[in-house]
Amino acid sequence: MDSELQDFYVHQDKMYVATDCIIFGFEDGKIKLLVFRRRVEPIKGEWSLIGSFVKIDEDVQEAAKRVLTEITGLKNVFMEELKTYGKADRDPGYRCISVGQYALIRINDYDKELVEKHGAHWYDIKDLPNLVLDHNQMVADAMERLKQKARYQPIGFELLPEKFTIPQLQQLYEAIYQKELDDRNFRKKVLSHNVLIKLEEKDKTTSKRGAFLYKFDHKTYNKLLKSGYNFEI
Amino acid sequence: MDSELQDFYVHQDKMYVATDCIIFGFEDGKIKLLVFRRRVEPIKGEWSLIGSFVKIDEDVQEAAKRVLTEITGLKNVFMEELKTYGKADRDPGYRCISVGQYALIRINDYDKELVEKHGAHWYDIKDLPNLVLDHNQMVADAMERLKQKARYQPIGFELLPEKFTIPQLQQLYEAIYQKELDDRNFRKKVLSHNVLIKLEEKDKTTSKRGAFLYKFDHKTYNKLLKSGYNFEI
DNA sequence: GATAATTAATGTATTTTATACATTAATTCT
DNA sequence: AGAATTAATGTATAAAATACATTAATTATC
Repeated sequence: MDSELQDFYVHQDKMYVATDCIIFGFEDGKIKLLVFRRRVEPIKGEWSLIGSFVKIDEDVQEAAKRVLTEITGLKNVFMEELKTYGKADRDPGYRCISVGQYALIRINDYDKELVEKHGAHWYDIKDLPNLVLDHNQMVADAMERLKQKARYQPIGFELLPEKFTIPQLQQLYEAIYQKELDDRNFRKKVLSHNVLIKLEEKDKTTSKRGAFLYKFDHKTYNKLLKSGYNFEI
Repeated sequence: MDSELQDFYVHQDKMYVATDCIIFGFEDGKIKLLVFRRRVEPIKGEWSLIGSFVKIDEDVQEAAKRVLTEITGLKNVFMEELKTYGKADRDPGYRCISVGQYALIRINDYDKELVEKHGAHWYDIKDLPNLVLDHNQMVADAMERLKQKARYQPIGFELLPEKFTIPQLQQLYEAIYQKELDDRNFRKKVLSHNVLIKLEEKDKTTSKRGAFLYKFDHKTYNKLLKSGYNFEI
């Protein structure tokens, strides 16, 4: 019996705490999810979210950050707790609760080598494979959260490059809401918040004319927040 | 050394999972919180949220329900996960993460004897004592959640009796938002959703004229939900 | 039994925001 | 030079939010 299979039988009476990361990206107008081949028995080798047990002297949040950095090489990524998955029978191997945390990353920022080394793959959110345990549920919950949260907080920008065009931003929101938006009204609404800085440069990768690039203005946004303003897209 | 103090030293290397309940009520126009005298060492006897370790074969959610029922005698109470408190040093006694769950109860429904037996007390949310560990933070987080959530989902009704008047409902929302609302506009908005059933009866406890009682119409609300409608107050 | 006092209920005008929709602008490719 | 393509702008209409004043029903008091 190998040591992992041994664990499988030994630890039925011990409580474990794990964390799993629901890692979202945005590419080609589509929301994508980073998935991995599961590294431990049982069901080793199946598609899975990336996760880890929380160490005895480690904050749960730290554990999630650790995992994310190990895999992507990125630090300072937007990450937020989703919810805790605490069904007694959710994992056939251990009594293990898992704190789901979703992350939003700029898809081209991460260290591709690191990711490939871990047998990772970016799946279109609309075309996911079966994931182990309750991981498909976690993804569904995270997607729902993203949908709700993106409307009232400017977290969508975490999925775009630092510099982006209005049509790109619109594409992103269309992907999140799964709904087409009117381009004239979208632009009007987005710009009305005065939290975008228009740059001199244009992006010409998607059109002959080119579209002006913008940056999100964190400074102004934070100021506005303090004076009781409400972001909404 | 008594057995609880012994536990205190023995279990430093074991991971525990607990759940704590943030129990809200509404009375006299005020949001109130149900707090207890802590039952275990260390800091036994201090004001605390009510909680419990999650048993090895018990769902986390079940554990929270169990606690709530033990204390209040109530079942089928609105309860929702808030977030997980997972700092490694949050509890000096154990390595223990706690899943915070907030509950909304009709303050007169619960079994008063049960509550008194447990040394409980309803505190005005604006006038809380110091609670053990990170429990004040849990309450602050739960209050913030309630504030956010009540706006877009009709959870406020969970804090009112089955039958309530519009002025009562307004008082509740004023307490949640911590802000005065215009009575004419409030009434208009609330009734515009068509999810309140006007009864024949009046409540005369607060005025000579009396105010008509209403019930929340769950059936209609659920129908509307399915057809993509958005509740907002 | 008229009047004062008190809270409930209703209505309207104004401002703001959301929606629906068509044209012009800049650039590259042929 | 003109066709093709995506970006950018504007306007009219509908809907929703806000601000604000009066009337209605009832009980308590003189």
